[in-house]
Amino acid sequence: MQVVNHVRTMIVNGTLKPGDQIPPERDFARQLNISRATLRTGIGYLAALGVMKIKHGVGTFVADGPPDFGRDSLTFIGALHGFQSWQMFEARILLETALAALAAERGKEEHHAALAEEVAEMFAMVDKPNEYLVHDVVFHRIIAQASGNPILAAIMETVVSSMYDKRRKTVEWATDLRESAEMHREIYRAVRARKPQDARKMMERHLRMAQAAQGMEKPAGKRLSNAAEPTSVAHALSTTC
Amino acid sequence: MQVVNHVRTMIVNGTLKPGDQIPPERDFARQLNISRATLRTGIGYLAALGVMKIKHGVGTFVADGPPDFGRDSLTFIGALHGFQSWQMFEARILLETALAALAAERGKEEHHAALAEEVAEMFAMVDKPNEYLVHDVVFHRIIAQASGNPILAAIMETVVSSMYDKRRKTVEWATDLRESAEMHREIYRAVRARKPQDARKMMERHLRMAQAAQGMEKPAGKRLSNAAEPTSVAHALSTTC
DNA sequence: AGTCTCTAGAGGTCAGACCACAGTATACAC
DNA sequence: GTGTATACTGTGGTCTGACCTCTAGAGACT
Repeated sequence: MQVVNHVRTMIVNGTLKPGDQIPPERDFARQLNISRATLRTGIGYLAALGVMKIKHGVGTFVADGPPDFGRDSLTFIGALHGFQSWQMFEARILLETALAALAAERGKEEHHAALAEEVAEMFAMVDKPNEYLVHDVVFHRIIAQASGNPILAAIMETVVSSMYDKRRKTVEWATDLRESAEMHREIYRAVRARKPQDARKMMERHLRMAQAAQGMEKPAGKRLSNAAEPTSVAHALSTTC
Repeated sequence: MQVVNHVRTMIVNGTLKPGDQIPPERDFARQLNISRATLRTGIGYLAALGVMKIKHGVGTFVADGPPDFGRDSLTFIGALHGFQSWQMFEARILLETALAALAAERGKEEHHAALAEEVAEMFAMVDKPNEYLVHDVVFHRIIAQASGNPILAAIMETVVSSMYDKRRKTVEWATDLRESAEMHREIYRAVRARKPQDARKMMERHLRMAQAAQGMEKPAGKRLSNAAEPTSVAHALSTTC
């Protein structure tokens, strides 16, 4: 479509930067000599990709903040292809352990400071699960930034965000947020000490524990014993993400 | 939106499976009691996510084939955030080495057979660069399938597909497709022998060589010496993907 | 000073018409 | 009978212009 190419050009030119607002639909459509309906199709496409954020009654903006592949994309193709929870964790562990190792190699002082800040906040929020989770997410996001590879960071963002809803419920049950905070602290120390292998190992331990915690949240009796054989897409979905 | 939720439900129910055709826009809109324009917005959203494929004059279908995150998504957010070529390769190497190791652990006979087939084809096409590339891509796709983790496979598919255009040009210059074929053969043998560490190493060697080949495609003099300091988004784009 | 209401401007939806493309059926010429 | 040209059918693509809903700020009121 004409719209996406035009926007792509504006982005490459630097005419459009993250956070910028694009002209109102009516004006923009007139500029491009297309109808508003067509413009909206293109904008919708870009919004789906996560390139633009639409706010009803306010305007349309170029996405800022940590890049990702769109909030819904993984959820949807996961439903379509029957992605399983353990596969999700396998992917996350692979990505985040690599990210932690890279962060230990390449992280700068600003990242170290930000990580320390978040660890402190986590210890402070040890009995407020929901607020704890926020800092947990930010911690991992800073690690991703410190890795110096925004592509891997974007992929991680996508994977993690699709697990967020489930985590928000799980974290209520979690009893040992203190232990979780301790592990984050150890990851931080390994990154600060520039010990990639330690950072990788700590991150892996942390995530495997998180995985175990998540697996327990439902009563054991509810789970089918023959889970290896997905009887239907519906069942696959219930154990997805 | 109402549309995406309805389609999600149909996918979960099994009413819609990969490859299926959805009703014509006019009928579908009437079924959902919404206007055609609104329906199209939702369909466009799903198409952007890679969940549906629209064919003008033919119909709209649920995506089949190897899952990915949409053809344009990585390209776009790459342009927006100035992703660099070496970051692309770093991500690819991380993903594909892990995939190769997993394939060596979990691959089944059917995968081994398919890999052998592709290796044979590659040796046969050693002086037809474009056809060689096709089998190259398929080989890596089979490795991804054999890994048993469709999520990682989908991520790899997205990353690799965004590099495809550049590779098609690069492969013309490549003189040693025979060497490339040899490396694929060694990867195959490691996978078949169930030696994850060997598979990982072979894959890494292969990709680093590919990276080196791609880096040489442009005359050396053209490159700015001060590339570490991205002067503009436009410049960043020129070295992207 | 604080609260409330109104309003301008943004995106969201609608209806119905017409355009463009792909595949198939049909008619025609050879 | 075969092959080509043509018309038709059904699909997605675009247009117009009207109306609805939401958000945030300006202004009036208390």
